[in-house]
Amino acid sequence: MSNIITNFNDKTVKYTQLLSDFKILLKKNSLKFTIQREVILETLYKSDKHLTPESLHHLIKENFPELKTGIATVYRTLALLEDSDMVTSLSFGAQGKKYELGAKEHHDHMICTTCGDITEFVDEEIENRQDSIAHELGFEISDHSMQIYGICKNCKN
Amino acid sequence: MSNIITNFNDKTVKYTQLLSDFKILLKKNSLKFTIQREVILETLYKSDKHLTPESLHHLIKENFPELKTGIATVYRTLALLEDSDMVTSLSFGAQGKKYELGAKEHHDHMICTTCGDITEFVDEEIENRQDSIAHELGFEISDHSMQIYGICKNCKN
DNA sequence: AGATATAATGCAAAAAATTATTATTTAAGA
DNA sequence: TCTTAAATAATAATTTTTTGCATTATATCT
Ligand SMILES: [Mn+2]
Ligand SMILES: [Mn+2]
Ligand SMILES: [Zn+2]
Ligand SMILES: [Zn+2]
Repeated sequence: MSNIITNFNDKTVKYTQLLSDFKILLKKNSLKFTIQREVILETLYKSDKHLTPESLHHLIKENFPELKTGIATVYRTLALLEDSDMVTSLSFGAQGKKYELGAKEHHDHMICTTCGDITEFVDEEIENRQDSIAHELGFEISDHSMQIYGICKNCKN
Repeated sequence: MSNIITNFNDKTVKYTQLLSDFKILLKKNSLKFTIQREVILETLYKSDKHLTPESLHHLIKENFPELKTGIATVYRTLALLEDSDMVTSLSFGAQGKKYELGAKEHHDHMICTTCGDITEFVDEEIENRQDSIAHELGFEISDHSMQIYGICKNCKN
């Protein structure tokens, strides 16, 4: 019997919901809803991957060529989304920061150093233990990030 | 009763031991032992902090001004040390990659988002659970990294 | 110790990544 | 539709990291 939950691919949040949250957030801060911002959110959602600002920008240029989105806008929007906790950034291995929509449930990452494949998972036992540790050290947790590196099932063969 | 171990400040490995390991490693790979490499290792050891290539370079220029160590050498040596598993890199928050000597025992990090203070810890329960998870998913662990973010005891007051 | 081979270094240039500037466009609200 | 304030693209400027190369230093061999 296991506590592990994997498969976060089936999206737990509908895009329309996400979009509406985004709009509310923008309004609350007197910010404007733009096509660029929508496209960035949508691309993050559809791709369902861990993207660098660069790779996200590429995807957008590919899928929305008529909209000449600048890289600076991607950076600015990612920063905005991260500040508002709609996306999370993490960095594994050599490459730089990667972003993913934080709309799915919290999860940690298991990364294959051979093929680069990423398995997302959550384990209740670890989550609980983290809380206990923080409590014992008088620390008030806001967040955490955990990555396990190694060789995946496939690559072992 | 707690499983948590903190205080990794009392160095578990003597510098002379570390240095000798380094020399053996270099010889094994037909690489040369240089003053720059020694100074980089020594500075990492003495500082006992999480340093960016930039801050490490600054420390070295301060403490060994006669040796005009170039930043490129710092980058190259950090890469070498990381490849050989003598240092570990991790990246929290906004700033870039930070390096620390991996000679001390493995540990994870609890980072105060207010004052930036870092508490290092290890929890056996979590370590074990990570192994179980990997096993269940057919994954062969080589390493892991875990950071807990929040507000520390001091900053709560 | 001196000669030889080869790796490492510093410096400068190049490349990559990120941030700031600004004129122009666009969204939101009246 | 008109007004105004924010966002954008484009570009420049910074910052960070990597690379090329001429010179220096290290290890090994006589
Ligand atoms: Mn993920
Ligand atoms: Mn540490
Ligand atoms: Zn794999
Ligand atoms: Zn603090």
